Amino acid sequence: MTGFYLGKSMKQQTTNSSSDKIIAAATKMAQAHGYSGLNVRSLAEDVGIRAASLYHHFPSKAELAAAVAKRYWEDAAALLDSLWMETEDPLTCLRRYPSETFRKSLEVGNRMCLASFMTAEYDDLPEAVRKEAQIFADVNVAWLTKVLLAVGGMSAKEAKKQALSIFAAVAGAQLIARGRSDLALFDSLIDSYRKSGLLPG
Amino acid sequence: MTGFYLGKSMKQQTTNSSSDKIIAAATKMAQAHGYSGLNVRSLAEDVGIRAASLYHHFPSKAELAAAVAKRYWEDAAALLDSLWMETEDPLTCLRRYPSETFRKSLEVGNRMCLASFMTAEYDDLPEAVRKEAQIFADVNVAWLTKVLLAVGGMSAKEAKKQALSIFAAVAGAQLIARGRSDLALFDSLIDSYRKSGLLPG
DNA sequence: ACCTGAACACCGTTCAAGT
DNA sequence: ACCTGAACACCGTTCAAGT
Repeated sequence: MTGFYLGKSMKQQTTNSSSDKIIAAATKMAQAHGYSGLNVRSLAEDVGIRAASLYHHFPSKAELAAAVAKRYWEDAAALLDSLWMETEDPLTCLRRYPSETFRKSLEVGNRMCLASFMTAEYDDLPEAVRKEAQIFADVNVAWLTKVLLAVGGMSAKEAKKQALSIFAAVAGAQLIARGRSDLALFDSLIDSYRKSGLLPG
Repeated sequence: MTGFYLGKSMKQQTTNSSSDKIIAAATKMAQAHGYSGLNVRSLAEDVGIRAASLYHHFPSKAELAAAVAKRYWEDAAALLDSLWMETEDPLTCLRRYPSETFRKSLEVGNRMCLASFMTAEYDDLPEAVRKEAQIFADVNVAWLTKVLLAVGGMSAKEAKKQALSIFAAVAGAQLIARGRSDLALFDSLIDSYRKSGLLPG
């Protein structure tokens, strides 16, 4: 996801500290290069300070990445909530889900969902980062479950299972489309999911 | 994928050089940590030589990783071919596809498909590595297309499109299941794909 | 409170020197 | 042909010293 990575979380929109600037720059970098590719020295250069100065704002790369991942799911949750609020129709929500979230990061520099990248890096992730990345998946699945239940015709258990399969399939579509730098391929994959019935609408 | 990462490619089964041992160890490492996490020093330790000695077998980390990715898709192609050969029924092939390939790597140390991990690392991949990782996707999609056409009832274009969506969805299922170290979740996701009609059978 | 240069142990890579 | 220690520029991180 992206499209919301630039802004701070809804909860903190009154401040604009240098921590916010660091988080914004680090998010961009991590979406393109992952946690292991998040380079402290070049991140510092982006923000206009020395590498050592970063450690005044965050005690370690791990803590910085955890803050980045936390901000990321907070912003995703806010975006999904506002999508739910402005559209009463659950089918419209489901139709817009892939394009409003995963497609957006491909549009901006062929970037990936931060959480997907970090999931791949699972074995090398500090525990705090792993936890926040996991919450991103939970937020998406919970939202999809809620919307699917609003469509009706299935049990809570069935809705959760389908929500998971939608989330996994859309994440996979983003990964494959990124591998070919091909936005049209992403659209084609989502279209296939829809025609097969995996995605309602 | 995995389950075939230990063996050499069909084409070279007569030799067992130290290059083969390096490739086998590097494949394991790259499936867990990616290209950027492929550590030359600890790889050398695995094989029982010094880091500098690796450069006698491969001119660079990039060339080594390209050889690893090449061997990887060669082995995948061999496995898929033998699956196709031993089973005349295309629906059986499709039913076994997720478990014979992507599930196998999760079974062995919660590892990922090497090509999926490398696709995430797209921006940091040397051109030679990127090319080989891409071929892995092509091999899978070509095989799935062939099998779907054997099932019948669709055009070549439709088959290719569905093949891509199956590949993307299964890769996504592996990613999400790895993020929770949960094999049962992988099975549940594949089951969902089947019930929705994305996967025939 | 925030920044910094210098230093640490690490990384990929090179190379001259060994067998 | 294959291996190696030492060195290079890089990495994350620390720390004493600055304002």
